[in-house]
Amino acid sequence: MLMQAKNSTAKQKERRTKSASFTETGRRAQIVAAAIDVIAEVGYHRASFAKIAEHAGLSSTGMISYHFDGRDDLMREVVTEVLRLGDGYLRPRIEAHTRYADRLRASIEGNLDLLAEYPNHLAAMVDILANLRGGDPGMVAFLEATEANLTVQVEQLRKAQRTGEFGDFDPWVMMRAIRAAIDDVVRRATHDPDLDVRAVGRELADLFDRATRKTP
Amino acid sequence: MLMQAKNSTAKQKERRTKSASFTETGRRAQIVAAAIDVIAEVGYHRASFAKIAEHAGLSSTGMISYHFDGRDDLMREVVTEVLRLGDGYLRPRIEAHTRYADRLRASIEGNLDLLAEYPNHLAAMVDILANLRGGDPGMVAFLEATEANLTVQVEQLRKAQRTGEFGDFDPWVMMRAIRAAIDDVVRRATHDPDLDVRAVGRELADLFDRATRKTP
Amino acid sequence: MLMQAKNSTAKQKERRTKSASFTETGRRAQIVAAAIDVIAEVGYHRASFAKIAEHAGLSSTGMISYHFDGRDDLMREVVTEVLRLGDGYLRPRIEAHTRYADRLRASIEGNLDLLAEYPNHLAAMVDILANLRGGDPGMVAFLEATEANLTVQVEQLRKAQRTGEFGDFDPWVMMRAIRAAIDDVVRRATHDPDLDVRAVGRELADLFDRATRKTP
Amino acid sequence: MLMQAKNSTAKQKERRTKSASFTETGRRAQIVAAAIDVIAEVGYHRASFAKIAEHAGLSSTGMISYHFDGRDDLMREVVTEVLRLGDGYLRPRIEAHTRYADRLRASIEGNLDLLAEYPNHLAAMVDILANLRGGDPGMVAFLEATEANLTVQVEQLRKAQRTGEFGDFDPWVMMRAIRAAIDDVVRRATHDPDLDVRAVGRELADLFDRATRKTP
DNA sequence: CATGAATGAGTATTCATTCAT
DNA sequence: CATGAATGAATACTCATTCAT
Repeated sequence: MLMQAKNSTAKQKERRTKSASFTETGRRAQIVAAAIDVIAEVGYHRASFAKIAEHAGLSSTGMISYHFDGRDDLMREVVTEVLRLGDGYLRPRIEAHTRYADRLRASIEGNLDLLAEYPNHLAAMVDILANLRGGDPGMVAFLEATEANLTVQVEQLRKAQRTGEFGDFDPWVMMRAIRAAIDDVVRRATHDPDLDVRAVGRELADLFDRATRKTP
Repeated sequence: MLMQAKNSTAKQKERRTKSASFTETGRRAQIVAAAIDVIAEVGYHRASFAKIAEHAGLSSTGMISYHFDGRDDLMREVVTEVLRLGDGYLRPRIEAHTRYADRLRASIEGNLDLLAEYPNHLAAMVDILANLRGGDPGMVAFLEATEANLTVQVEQLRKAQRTGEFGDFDPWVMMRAIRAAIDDVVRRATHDPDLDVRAVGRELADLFDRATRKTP
Repeated sequence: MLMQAKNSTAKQKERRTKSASFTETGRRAQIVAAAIDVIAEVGYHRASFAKIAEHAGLSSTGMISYHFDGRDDLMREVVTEVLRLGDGYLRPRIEAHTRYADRLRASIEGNLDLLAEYPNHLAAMVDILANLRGGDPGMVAFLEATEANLTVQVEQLRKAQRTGEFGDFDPWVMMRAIRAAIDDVVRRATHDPDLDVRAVGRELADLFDRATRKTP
Repeated sequence: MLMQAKNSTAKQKERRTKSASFTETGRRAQIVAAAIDVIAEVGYHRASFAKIAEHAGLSSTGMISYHFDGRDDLMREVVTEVLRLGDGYLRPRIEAHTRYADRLRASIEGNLDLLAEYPNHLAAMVDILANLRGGDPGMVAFLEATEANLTVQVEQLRKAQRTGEFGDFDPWVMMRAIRAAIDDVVRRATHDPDLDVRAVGRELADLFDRATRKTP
């Protein structure tokens, strides 16, 4: 998912109507957590306020509408929360390495380790982002922010190519292939609890190591 | 999407309530075509009968219910139609080659050539299959059929490994990575008409060529 | 149901748009027969043209609309058909007796014998008549005709009272109680195939024999 | 309808999704009341949520869905309400007598007195129960509960036979005949406001008194 | 903050009927 | 006669949102 997280979500915060604090208030966080579980279980579109409220132990959906400025706002918060979680998890693991090949491996394996520990979080985010359409402008801006995040990682690949550590390939295509492969595992893990995601992570890391290496 | 199409769609045919002919009758085909366009545009869940009927020039959603045994039946037909299209398009291009590396390249590039020619078709199918949950048993069976299709392609990879043409890797992980990369392009192409999918196809073919090659 | 059938259905015939013959044409009779079965199985309101057409081996509901002037017309025909059947079955059995008590017993037991032989016919008629509301004027007239039929039987009771064979009671209340008891068995027989309707018939005949007898 | 009401409705309560209070909340009770009127007027199957909502002064059918867990739940509540009403009305009147013949008379006349006071209530219940088919399991269980209620009354007849107060007859057939006669009056009263139901009640009580008496 | 009732648009589906072929 | 497509109204139900309490 992420090679290196950035503070690219800052812009979204401004759209929030209530609660500008960095750490979520109790109720908001509780609702976000419930939303993550419900989305992971039934999918983005079937995750109604009614189901989320029930999962959160709330007796009315009105509470969600009170705390969030609509469904999009809640979904944005879910993604933000997962990005925050992922950033904290991945950044130190990636920055522990200097060579780009090692950083790439740390990124891929780290994502799948994260999946093993928080399966619902990643599943929810992937499902939300996959189902976004250019309806609400706030969500479009959000999608662009996610895209910007990817740009940073592409730049890492480009640097590795310039240093000669990586071979010749289109870094954008490579980056999206990596991301797509990881997200695919996220999706499958939701329905198949027996999937050994860490093993798949190592295998994918090997795969993309060969694909990025300079060919002699 | 497909390395080698199979007759795995035969079982679905029997579940159709009306129209046993192989080639669709006029109205059914028209509705399926409209559904493909609408799904590609607004996504699986937002593709209501109302929108599809309007796109097809029908005066009422009842017409769709008349021709199809519910939403699932229509969606099944959409996927079946796309699989039929893809099979006819890809099979000769793949079978024109004997070496596995060439077949793999033909498969990847062929899928993206197909995408270039029928962007909505692949987008619709990918969106449908991505949003399936274990609700209707008929759709689950369908998903299993798609899975079986993948198994065939995995077997191809395994054969190539046995002949020594391909290196050592987990063929399932490799196959899903390939599929995920292709599907990701399908998704992006829907929203970004400027994307040069054929070029991405060549780039992905190169990428997975390196990833599958026997390392010296 | 019937103590003595009359030609009180003549008026209805005139409302029929097509086919004035006494014995139904093939197609009409076939549809009526199918309607009887379907109504007996799923009930008056759930007996849609689609189900009736399917049961009749017809490929389209349009055929029913062609042969009948709407749903009410079909239902009227169903009742007429059952009344015709019942009349032929009961009249000789009743007229074989001269004493009113014997005629009453023959009527009650005859109705339930008829039920044993044609369970669907009586079930369909009872369900139709029970669900009639004063919407269509043609059906109201029909209901009045059925009421007139009952009047004839009430008159029989009155005669028996005048001759001193029967005791003192309100003949209308008695007649409706008899009819209600019989119809109740008809309804139960539909769902409970193990019900011994002939035995119930004898029991009911005894019951109403006691209820009508002159008390000493 | 009822010779002796029982607490057989307790099981149904648990199936209610909302409102666990014994006395209905305002809106629920209002909707139930509207449903009773509409069902009495147009019949069970034609009593759509739209008509009920309009009768209740609600702006949308969604309000009904909000308060009741589907059509079956509403119908169950209607029957429960009528049973509650009937129980309170009949029980003291029946228990005021000790001899079985008097209890039977009180039951029959009480039912028709109740009908005179609440014509719509009984009409609605009779129509609902008559149109039930084995669709929803919750309704089937309900029907069985009603059946159990009848069993209690049959047992009363049996006791009266053992004491020698009543003659020899099949108590089940007798009980169903009584019920059928009462329900028939309920049905007729809906369409014929001039019917003197109390007078019919006395007449029916006489009728079944003769039918149950020990013949000398 | 929290509740729960209310709203109104939106969902797929079924239905009897009509009509061109 | 018969077909099968088409229509348009009607069905119960879900949803996110609002608002008075």
